[in-house]
Amino acid sequence: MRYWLLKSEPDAYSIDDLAREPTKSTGWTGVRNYQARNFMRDQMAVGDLAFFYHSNCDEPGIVGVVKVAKKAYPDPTQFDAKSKYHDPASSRDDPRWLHVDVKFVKKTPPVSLAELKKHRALAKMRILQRGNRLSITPVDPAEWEFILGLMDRA
DNA sequence: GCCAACGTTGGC
DNA sequence: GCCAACGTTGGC
Repeated sequence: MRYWLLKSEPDAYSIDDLAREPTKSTGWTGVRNYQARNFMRDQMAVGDLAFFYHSNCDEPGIVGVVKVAKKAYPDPTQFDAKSKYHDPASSRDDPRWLHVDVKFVKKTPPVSLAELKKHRALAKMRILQRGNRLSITPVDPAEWEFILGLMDRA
């Protein structure tokens, strides 16, 4: 099993939105980046765990943990003409965009981006690299454990 | 709101 | 296949 970090803008979809339906499997819709799609398609397995990260907000950082609940399948929003994720170039025969389902695990003490930057053990995280915009990134097991440790201390 | 970094598009 | 132009992301 692998570990991941999933970004979401809390204005669009926050950890609280997910926590509101703790038993439900929620489609991680709207990913329109090939690298991120490929992570979901090729590497994400049911049971994988991911940090839920709030981006583009007052206090960017990790705010929870989620679990992959269903392996990659076509993202329905690409076929929905009313969706802002609509992709007219994609067809049902050959869907361009796939996504996994996730399930709420827990909210965690927030670990801010500023906090993550303080630790040498995390220096290689994709999220901390300059100019990084990928909304889905792998997290090393050692990094995962380290961040859980930060939460325990909080 | 600014702007650097990045991905995508499309003309050639 | 190159690369300039454009749109988006996301921290600040």
